[in-house]
Amino acid sequence: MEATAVTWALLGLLGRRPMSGYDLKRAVDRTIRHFWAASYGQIYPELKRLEEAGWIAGKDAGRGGRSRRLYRITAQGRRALKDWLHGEETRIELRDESLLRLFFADALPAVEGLGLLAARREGYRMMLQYLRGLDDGKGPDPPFIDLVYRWALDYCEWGIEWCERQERRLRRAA
Amino acid sequence: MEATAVTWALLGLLGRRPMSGYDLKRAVDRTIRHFWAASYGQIYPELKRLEEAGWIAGKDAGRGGRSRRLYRITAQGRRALKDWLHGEETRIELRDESLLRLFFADALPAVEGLGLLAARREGYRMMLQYLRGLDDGKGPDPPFIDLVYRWALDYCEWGIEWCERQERRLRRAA
DNA sequence: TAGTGCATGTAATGCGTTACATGATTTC
DNA sequence: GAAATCATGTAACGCATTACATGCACTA
Repeated sequence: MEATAVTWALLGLLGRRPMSGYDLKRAVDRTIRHFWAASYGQIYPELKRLEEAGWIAGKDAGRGGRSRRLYRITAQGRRALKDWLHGEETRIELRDESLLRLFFADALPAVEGLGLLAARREGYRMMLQYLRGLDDGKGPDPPFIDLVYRWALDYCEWGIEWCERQERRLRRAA
Repeated sequence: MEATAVTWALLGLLGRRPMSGYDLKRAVDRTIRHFWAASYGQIYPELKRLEEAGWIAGKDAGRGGRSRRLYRITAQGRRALKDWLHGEETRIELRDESLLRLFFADALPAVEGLGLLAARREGYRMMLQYLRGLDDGKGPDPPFIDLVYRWALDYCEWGIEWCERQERRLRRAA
C-alpha cells in the first residue's frame, strides 16, 4: 500500500496496543504531537486504508449504544513497520516563524531585535513547560520513548541557553 | 490583506532590495529554506496579491525579448512588515521522521535502535555540511542574518553531540 | 440536568509541492 | 550548436486542518 505521512505514526502506535481512532488521536497528542501531528481528518480515513491493506484489523467493541471500533496491528503490518524502521530517509522539516522574524530583524532598531530574541527564549520556555506537563509520572517508559522525550526537553533547554548566550553577545557588540 | 505563510518571507526579502520572482525563489533557497521553504507555485501568485494590496510595486524590467518583473516594497508594505515583526506569535512546527522512527525503535533489537540513533547523527552531519556550503565567504552579513545562520550551525552541532551522548548512555545501559 | 468526555466521521478549505509549458539569453 | 541559466507562470495533486454533525455515557 501507498504509505503517507500518518501511516507510520498510526501503525507504530498500534504496534504497542490495540486502540480506537479516538484513542489514537489522544495518543498522538500526548506523545508525538510536537514533532509529528495528526488530526481526525487524517486518522479515520487512514485507518480504513490500513485495514483494506491488511496491515491492521478492526473489530467492533461498542458497549451499549456507544459505538467503538478497536484496531490491532497484524503480522503483515508488523513486517511493514519494521521495514520502514530500517529505511534510511531522515527528512527534517522545520517551519519556524520566530526564526523568520529574527532573520529580518535587521530592519528594526537594535533594542527591538533583542526583544525578538527574548521572545524566542520565552517560546522555548513555554514549550518546555508544556513538555514537562506531559510527564504523567507513571513510572519509566521504554528506552526509546524516553529517549525522544528527553530529546525534546534537551532541545528546549539548549534553545534557552543559546538565546541567552546570543543576547549577551549582541549586547556586548552594541 | 490576508497574510499567509509566504507573505512575510517575500515581503521581508523585498525589504532589503528589489527582486523578481525568480530572484526571490533563489534568495529563499539560499537563505531561509531550511526553516521556511517556498516554491514557485506560491511565490508568483503571492506577488500578485501583494501588489494588489499595495504592499509591493512591480515594474517591467525586461531586457530585449526576455520578460522580467522587478518588485520593490512600498512604504505601506514596510509598515506591515514592521507590524508583523512586532507580533508575538512564535509557532514552531517540526516534522521529523527520524524522531518518529526513534520513538518506535523499542520494537527493534537494541543494536538496530542504536543504528537509528547513528543515522540521526549522520542526518545532522549532512545538514551541517549543506549549511557550510551556503556560506559564500562574501564578507560579513548583517547581525541578525548572521545570527540565524549561526543558529542553524549550532543546532546541528548540538544535535550531533546529543546523539553521541545518547549512544554512549544506551551502550552503557545495555 | 448540564457539562464533560467518549466516539465516529465528513465536507470545505487552505497550504504547498511537483510537474509541466514556454521561450529568451548566455556560456562553453 | 548544445547546455545551462534566466524567467514567468499554471494545473493537478496531495497533505492537513478546521469546523461541523451526531449521539451515548458518566458524574457532579
